[in-house]
Amino acid sequence: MTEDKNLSKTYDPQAVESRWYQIWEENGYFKATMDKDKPAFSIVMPPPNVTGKLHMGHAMDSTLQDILTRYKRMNGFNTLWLPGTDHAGIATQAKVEAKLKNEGTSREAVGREEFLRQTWAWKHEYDDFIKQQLRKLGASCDWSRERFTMDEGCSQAVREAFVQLYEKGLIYQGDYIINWCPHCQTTISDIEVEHIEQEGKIYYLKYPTEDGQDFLQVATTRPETMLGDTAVAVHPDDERYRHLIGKNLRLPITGRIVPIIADDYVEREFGTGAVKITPSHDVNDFEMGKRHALPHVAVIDKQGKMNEAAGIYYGMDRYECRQKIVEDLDKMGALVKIEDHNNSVGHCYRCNTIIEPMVSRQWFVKMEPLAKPAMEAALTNQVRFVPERFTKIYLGWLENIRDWCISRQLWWGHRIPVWYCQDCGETICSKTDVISCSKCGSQNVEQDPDVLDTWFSSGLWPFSTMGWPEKTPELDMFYPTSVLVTGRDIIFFWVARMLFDALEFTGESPFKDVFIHGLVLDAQGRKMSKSLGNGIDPLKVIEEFGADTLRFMLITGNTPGNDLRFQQERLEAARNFANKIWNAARFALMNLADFDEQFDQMAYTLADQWIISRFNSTAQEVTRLLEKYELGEAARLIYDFIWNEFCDWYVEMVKPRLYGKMGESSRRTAQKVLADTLRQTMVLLHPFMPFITEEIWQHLPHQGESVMLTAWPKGEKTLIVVDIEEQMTVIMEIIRAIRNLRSEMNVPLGKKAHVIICANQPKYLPILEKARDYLINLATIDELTLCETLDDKPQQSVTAVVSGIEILLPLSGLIDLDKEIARLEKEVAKVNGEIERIAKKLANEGFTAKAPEAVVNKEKEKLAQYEANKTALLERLHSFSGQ
RNA sequence: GGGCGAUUAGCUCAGCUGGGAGAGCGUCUGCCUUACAAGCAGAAUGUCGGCGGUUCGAUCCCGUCAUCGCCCACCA
Repeated sequence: MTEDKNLSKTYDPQAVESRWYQIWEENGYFKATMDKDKPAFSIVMPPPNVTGKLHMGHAMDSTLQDILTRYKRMNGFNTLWLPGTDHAGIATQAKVEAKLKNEGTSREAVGREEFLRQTWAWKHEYDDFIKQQLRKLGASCDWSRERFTMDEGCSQAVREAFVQLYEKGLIYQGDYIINWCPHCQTTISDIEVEHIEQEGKIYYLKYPTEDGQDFLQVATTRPETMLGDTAVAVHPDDERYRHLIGKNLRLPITGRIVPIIADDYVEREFGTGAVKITPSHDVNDFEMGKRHALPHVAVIDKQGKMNEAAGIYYGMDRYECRQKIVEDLDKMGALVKIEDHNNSVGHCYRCNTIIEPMVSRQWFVKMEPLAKPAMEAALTNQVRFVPERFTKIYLGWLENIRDWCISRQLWWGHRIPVWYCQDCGETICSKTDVISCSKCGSQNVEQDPDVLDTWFSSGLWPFSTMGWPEKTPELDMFYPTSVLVTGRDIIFFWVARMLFDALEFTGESPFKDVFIHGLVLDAQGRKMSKSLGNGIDPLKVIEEFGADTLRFMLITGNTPGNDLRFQQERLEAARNFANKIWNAARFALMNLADFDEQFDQMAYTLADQWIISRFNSTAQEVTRLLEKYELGEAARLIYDFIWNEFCDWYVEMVKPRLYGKMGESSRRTAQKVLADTLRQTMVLLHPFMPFITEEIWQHLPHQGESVMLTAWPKGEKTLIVVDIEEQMTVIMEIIRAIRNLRSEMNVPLGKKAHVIICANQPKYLPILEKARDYLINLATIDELTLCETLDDKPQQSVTAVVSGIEILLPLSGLIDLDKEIARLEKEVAKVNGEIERIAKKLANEGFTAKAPEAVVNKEKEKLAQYEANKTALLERLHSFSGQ
């Protein structure tokens, strides 16, 4: 922007945004310092996955963090917003594998080393992309401290954490039932399994007793697993089957003999009350197998195909096998019936493949000892969720948590720091690479081929990024962090894990507050997803509308923790707001060409005092809301202030003075208040819309280098003048009433208007005198008569009453008296209704006795006001009928 | 089977610790008024999901039901 009068009428974000970001970054404004004199404020960015570009959810998440960071920075904090990215094991590996497949090769073909090389290349590419996106958005993070979950320091932290847990016995290896994804070819943890309700079938099968004399019916949704059955369970108290407990059954097809066991777990009412038990392919059956020491027969392999133990079904896909086996059972008379049955089936959250539970040797984290302190931290307010309801969700999860399977059969990730001696069989867990066996000294040692669950490293993020396990100045200064800002969808995946890890390794909660936000939905209220193709690219929006607009849209009109619909109309509304600000600034600059910084002969007017007071009230309120994480409300208040108070009223009221119609000192004062208020408003708005505010601030008279380094206006109490705000409210109401009358009577602005205002209450007359010019200009009045009373009011006029003040708009020859009388009568009826309501309330002794005095007084004032309005209206009516 | 959220103007949503409800978009009327037509001025529109309860007073607190959405859960 320049003082060029020909500058664009509409705001063009492209012209300013990239320039300012570069200046901020180059000047090091985002950088945290080691300045101990300032209080510290820190946020670690939830690291986006290096799988691809940022989506709208990231844009929202980053915007919220940026607002908080900028706000705190302006409040004199030494702020650190630490950025970084996550290696995202399964997801990234899948991307690179897909790329290899495209190139006609595979990870197995290229080998582990080459695969990792290519994955690092992929990482660098997307990492850069993500960083560019964040810059476009205006994120004021400290790039000099950027981290990656697999960089050297973070990797060292992972090893340290693993070894510590291992040595405490909190990490163990064992054969347990795990969730296997046949597509991703790896285990996944319990929370990575998505249970989806499906329409399916339940099959009733007949298992004969060993002696062939009797039989038992079982009900199952997975008949193919009968090949791996090692028992059938019934409830111990079930009369129907009591005589069979302890006897054996002969499985159809395989003919294997399995026992009938009794277990409380069985629901008598469900199915037939008899459950086939497949410890190798069902979580519950696995548990039951443990209780009854049942043998395991695995029949499905890692590809999701039937294995050799499945006999004639060997090599068939598990679902193909299901069809075939049902046919075969039917043929031999073992199939009783098939019913429709809905049940929820576990799917891989990454690739949506149906999970195959299977028994496998894996690494686990023992959760109970870790979960307890994590729950305690929330219960004792060491960590606080905003909104609070998420505390319960968090606690509920930890309460029922099971041990965490952390080994993944992937290549991309932190390799498990465990080596096996090929000679003596020793298992060696170490922070550093092992080259020889600690027991037998053999150099024939091999590292565990698996990598860790991505979330294992994410859990360390708040402190691994600050140099843990070393005792660094960063940890000292910025840890624990001030607040974590993240989506409600990763409370379990990430927030909970950071908490229990931090408590275990650093002894304290990693953040004081957890500010949870919702998801960004599409215009129809659906989750944005790749499969639906309804995602919207933040970069495209920024290109079209600008980052400020996107940011504003993402944080207004919604409430912490709730989802937000992404709508074009709301985007346009935000853009219009940016444009409004732009034009207000244009107006100001057009009138500040000869601005005199030194001028001090202030001649403040009612309007000046009013806008200063309103600015301070707004700033105070905005500050209060930001402290409570009510960012949307805060932004709305600024919006209202700028549009409805500053632009619609103050700018209009100040125009004649700026044009020099009221004398030089009035003009100079107007310039000063206009410039100050607008500049201060830019400061207040800056955390929300950093670019446009910087651009305008720089062009206004200012001191300092950048708006982002300017002290936050908390809203000085001394400058809030309640009386002035009330006085102006009356003036504004009068102006509205006159505009209303003109509009109703079809008196266009071009037409001359004479207005008579009778302030029956003497206290108003001086105020009206002070506001004379505003009335004339804003209500477009040619001749204004101000009086206390008037003896001969012109008959030919229309009337409005505001705060007991009578407003007459004489329109000789244009008034239909009957119509006017009807209109006034309607007004009286309305006022009467109000009077009646309030009078009734005040007559209620319960109300006057129990309600707070202030509330009662307010009602009394309201009543008096309405009474005054009524009196004026009636008087006016009488003057007509008296004719 | 539990838990959470939502239900407010035609649409999308605000409404802070209870004192007769607001915004944006849309609609209607009049304006290209020298910052802005992405604008200005004016207007209309709501039994605040239903039913009970607490209270002087309930959109707000409690109970209950209904509809929608989300999360969690080992009924084969």
